[in-house]
Amino acid sequence: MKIENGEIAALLLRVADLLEIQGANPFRVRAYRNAARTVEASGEPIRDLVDAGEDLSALPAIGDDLAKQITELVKTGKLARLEEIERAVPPSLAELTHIGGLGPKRAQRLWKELGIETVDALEQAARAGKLATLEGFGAKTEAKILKGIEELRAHRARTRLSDADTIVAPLVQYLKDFKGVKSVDVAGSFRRRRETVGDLDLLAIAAKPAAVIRHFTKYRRVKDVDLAGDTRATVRLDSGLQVDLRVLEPASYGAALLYFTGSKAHNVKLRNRAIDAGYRLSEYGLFRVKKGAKEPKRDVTSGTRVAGKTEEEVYAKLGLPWIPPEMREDRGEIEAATRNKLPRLITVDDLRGDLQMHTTWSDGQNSLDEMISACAERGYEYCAITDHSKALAITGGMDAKALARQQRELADVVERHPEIHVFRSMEIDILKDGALDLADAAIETLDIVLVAIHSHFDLPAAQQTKRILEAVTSGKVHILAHPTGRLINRREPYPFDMEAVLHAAKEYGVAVEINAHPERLDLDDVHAMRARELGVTLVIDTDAHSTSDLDLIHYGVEQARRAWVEPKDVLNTLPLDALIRRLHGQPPKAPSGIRSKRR
DNA sequence: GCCGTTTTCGGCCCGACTGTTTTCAGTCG
Repeated sequence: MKIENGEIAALLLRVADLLEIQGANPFRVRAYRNAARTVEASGEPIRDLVDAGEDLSALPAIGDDLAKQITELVKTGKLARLEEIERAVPPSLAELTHIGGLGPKRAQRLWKELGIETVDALEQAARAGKLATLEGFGAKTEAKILKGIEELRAHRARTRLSDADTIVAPLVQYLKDFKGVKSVDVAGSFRRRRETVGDLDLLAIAAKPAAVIRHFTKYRRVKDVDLAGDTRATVRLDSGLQVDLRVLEPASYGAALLYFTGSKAHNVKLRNRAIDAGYRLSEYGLFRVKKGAKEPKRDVTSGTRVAGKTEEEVYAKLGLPWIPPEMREDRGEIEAATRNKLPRLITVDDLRGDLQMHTTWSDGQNSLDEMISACAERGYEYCAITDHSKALAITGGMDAKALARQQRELADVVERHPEIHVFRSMEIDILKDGALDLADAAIETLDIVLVAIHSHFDLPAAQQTKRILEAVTSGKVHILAHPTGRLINRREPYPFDMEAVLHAAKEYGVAVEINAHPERLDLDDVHAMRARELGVTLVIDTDAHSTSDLDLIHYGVEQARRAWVEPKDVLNTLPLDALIRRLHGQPPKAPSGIRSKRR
């Protein structure tokens, strides 16, 4: 059984949920959640580490006990600890805590006092008015639980980052237009540029917080107001997206921005660092605390505030350089910052060209001339035209004859565009058996060979891996495009051995794509980070199907930044002549070799 | 259950808001 990191993490989280309902030591519960995070964030399959006999307790948040448990899980597919707990607590109780407003304590009481074990049973009891008979439960709680069940059933997916971008812009403007509002920022996973966001965290500076909160709850797209206090409110928009707003003072704005940007794991580590240095860190600032002073109820701004106006100030007081939001996931960035070894993250300006785009020769909306002009307008030194091959008939994919015709037109078009170098390329399908969907003779007319899978997503993992490796090691290929085939919130990645493919890409000098399209973002941040660790060259491109799609490039760059990618890791940061030399020298193991014919 | 240039034991992040409490627990982020 080949267990994936995601499955291991899910089981650890399940143990945590059930332990919590049992009323276990909260720090023990946290330990399981922390370990789950480590597993989830590992680009390398944990099963490979186990197979290699490596010591898992070397990983952060995993000690001797969890190392043993995870090893057992990988080897046997079973987790004795979980089975033990599931004998004591009905497993279905874990789902109850996923209902908004219902946590482990009350789930336990519902079970023990009313015998409720499932969401269905809970709904029945709530409708029958039985919940309100419980000490501490009232009519409002009952109504809130019913609403929470409804939302759980609606099973709302996380919102794609690009969708969040379009929702955020008018809302931020609405708040900024309100009298007395000095600034509005979006924090949270949105600011960290995660591929999806669960909710939006807005921060504002304003003279009269309560008035801003009221204004916020009256935004035309607000469907429900979950809570609204003097400085904070939570609403749900008609799109289903939850939005939190906090209104703050300038003196604590940086601390709040830091705090609400997260991630939670990054914050916890920073707070511990603050404590070690004799401070208290909260969203109100960094405060010097007197030794031993631990009054039970204190003013949140008591003590001496030593930083808080800006993020830079807070990091500096903690002995750290400012850390870019995309890196704040507790994947070693605080340690790197401590040693002053933060990477110089790639930016959009580092890219000198876009190496995947489509035209009317297959399924693109714009002509060769329009796409090339648009690339030139964006200041690129080069671009590559990568229309589909014939196997993808629905896109009007080209065979060798069509490719030849396209190249004749392209020769004319490039004459008119001396300001940009155009690579002859093609997005060639990897067929079911791993062969490429274009004859070798035609492949040899290409400057860049880009390959991808668009069919037979449901092959067994071993066969899918073999298929991809066949292409990657063929000696004909420069770029492996959207390697997993996933579409965010729509299609899961097809199963295959990513680790094997990345090793092969490294060996054969094949660049692996971070597809910038906000629906793909493929590779994702975790795999891109793994690729970078292995020394695999990445390429960031848009897969544009229209000229306006070229502007989506920043999504790819943002994911790359989350993977700590530097300019040197990316093929299309190379100047034109260096890129051409590189293409000539590649693939290193080419049996017959493909040669770039143009300079 | 993890972790350790003060510790192998004793710590483990901080605050807002709600509901049903007459002083606070539970939940959330």
